[in-house]
Amino acid sequence: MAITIKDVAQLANVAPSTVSRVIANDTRISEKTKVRVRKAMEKLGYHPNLIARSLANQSTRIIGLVLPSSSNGFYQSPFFSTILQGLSEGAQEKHYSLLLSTGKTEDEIYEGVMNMVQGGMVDGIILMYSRMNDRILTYLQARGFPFVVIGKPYDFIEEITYVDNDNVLAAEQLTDYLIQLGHKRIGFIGGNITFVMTLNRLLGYERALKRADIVPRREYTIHEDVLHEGGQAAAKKLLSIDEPPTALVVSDDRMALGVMHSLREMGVRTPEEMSIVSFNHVLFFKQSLTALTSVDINVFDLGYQAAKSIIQKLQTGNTSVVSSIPHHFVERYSCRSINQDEMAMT
Amino acid sequence: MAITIKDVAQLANVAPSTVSRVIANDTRISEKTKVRVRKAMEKLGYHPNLIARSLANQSTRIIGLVLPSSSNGFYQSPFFSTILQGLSEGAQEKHYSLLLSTGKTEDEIYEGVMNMVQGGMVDGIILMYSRMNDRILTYLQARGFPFVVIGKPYDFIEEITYVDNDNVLAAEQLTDYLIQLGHKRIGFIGGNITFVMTLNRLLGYERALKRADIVPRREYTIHEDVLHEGGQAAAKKLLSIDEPPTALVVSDDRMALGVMHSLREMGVRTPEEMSIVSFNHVLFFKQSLTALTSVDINVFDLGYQAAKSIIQKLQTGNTSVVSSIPHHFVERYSCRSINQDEMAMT
DNA sequence: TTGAAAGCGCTAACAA
DNA sequence: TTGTTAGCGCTTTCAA
Repeated sequence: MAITIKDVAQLANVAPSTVSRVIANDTRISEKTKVRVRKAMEKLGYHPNLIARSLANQSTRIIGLVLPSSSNGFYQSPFFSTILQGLSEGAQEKHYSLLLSTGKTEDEIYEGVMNMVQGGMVDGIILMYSRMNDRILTYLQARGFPFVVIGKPYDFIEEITYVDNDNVLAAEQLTDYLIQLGHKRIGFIGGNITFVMTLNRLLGYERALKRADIVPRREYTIHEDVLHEGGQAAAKKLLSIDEPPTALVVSDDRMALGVMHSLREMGVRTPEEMSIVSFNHVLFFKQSLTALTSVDINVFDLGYQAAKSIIQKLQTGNTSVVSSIPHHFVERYSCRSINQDEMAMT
Repeated sequence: MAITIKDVAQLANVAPSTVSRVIANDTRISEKTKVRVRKAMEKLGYHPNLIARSLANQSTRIIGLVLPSSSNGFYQSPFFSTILQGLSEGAQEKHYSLLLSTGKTEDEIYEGVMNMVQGGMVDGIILMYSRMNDRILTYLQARGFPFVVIGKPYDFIEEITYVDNDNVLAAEQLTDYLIQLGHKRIGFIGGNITFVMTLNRLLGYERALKRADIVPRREYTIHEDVLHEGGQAAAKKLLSIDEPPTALVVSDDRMALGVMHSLREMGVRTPEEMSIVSFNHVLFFKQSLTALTSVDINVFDLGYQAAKSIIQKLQTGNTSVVSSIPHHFVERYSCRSINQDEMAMT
């Protein structure tokens, strides 16, 4: 058996409660005793049992992380790992730990979250995605359990703490940029439409078109898995249309990579024959000639802030604090102006 | 306060211990009481408190995951997320949870692992990397704490349970393939040399050269961060050599992407002017024309098996069970034969 | 400034 | 087949 508080107490000739107070650095304990107790801890190599402490405190200092079901390709996305890195750093700074939800299907995940929450394993939850009509979110909210969403909630926006970029605005800016370059036939390639992120980017895209008096075409909007394969499939579909787009807004950089590969295979050059803008997560190197003109959404900060938010909520009992992570437009080499061509034709 | 075992006991008119036995589905409890107790649980919405259970059982059913410090680019790698997915599935199947280590620096991580282990938070540990002289591994081994390594251990190979591919053989096969195509000037681009994975691939590469009586050149071997940027830097270095390689073995697909980008920018075509082989993790789509000839190392299985191994170890107290994950060679379009050219020259 | 004792919610040995 | 009770290792109230 491991060393317990009792062993330390015995060696230091004090009561267990005194040892506990020394650990908590209670001001009422004399320096002299503290030193003696600390020496004893040192000598025995004592480490507090976190489980026992959690039971007594009714708090674990653990945050549960909920990922979407693995079927969406979200796992594979570098987006995911970077958020995780942010979460990890944010948690570490406040001495919190992270417990991962496991499970492939939605049911398994839901079950797992219930266990974490009702089993008292976690003090709070971070939902690493936001989608329409999510059972888990509904469950957490109904229980009044502390949680934070990464991404804008679909419902109850007023009541939920979340961390997000302004994806509508970002998509609008990217689309505007293409319009400025003279493009009129602009396609949109996004992930699963049940994700609010996809919805918002689509919305921004449509807004920009509307403002420029461009009628959105149904066949220019494609939703696929957020994967290389999804991007490839989307590109093929778009090019098989009678009058294919001359520019594309792609909602994920993994997909964008797939799009570019597909285009190359079909002999369509970028940017000469197809302009592409994307949301810069992490995949593309910024100094590369093949770099995409994109919006940098600071993925790391998304995770970092989410961790900070849930911890603040737990420690201060704060009501919804919404963090908006800024984005910025990064112009690179994946687009070209077609104004001249249009004029040449007239 | 949440519903406890006592509330259930009261409602069902039994002792708490009986409820506990019903939960464990103890055969000694009559069906009649079981039904009554289950009804009471149902009615109250009872969920066992996992912390209390862990304290009583001296076991948490949680596995600690140790990632390398974030500085190595490992986090960003799709390799990482795919392993995680495998771990998640393996754990889920046996109803285990996963606790992430946090921390940027090696010291922080070490500290965190000590807390997990000595704090009794985890029943076992999975090291998601293997490198030379790793403090954490040494610590775990010294304590006799159950752990499994993903990757071949540097020391104590006989005593440690690990899950790995045969990276030496895989690298050898890739290099052989290039040699068969007539290449003699073959470069190697790998990640940090303190990772055993890098070491082994380098070893395989050198073995193949030796067997073909090709003297390895020092300047043909480059180690950079396992990142897009690392690949770019490596490609630039190799091309600035007087007599640059005609083929490259790249140890990571993220790097390979960087290499290809750099080559394109420098006007070097693939495969016409440079053949490339790589280790296919997950990034490259297999059906693409730009797909790399590579070795598929089944990254998902690496994680899945690691989870299975540690759980088996915990449940059966098994001594080292080593799992070797098979790899297979996948020929694509990133290499060309230079035999003809050689002959034309004579 | 310190100690004694109860309690966090569960499991398991021992009794009945 | 079920109940009683002690105990997992810690925190915290109450008392001294």
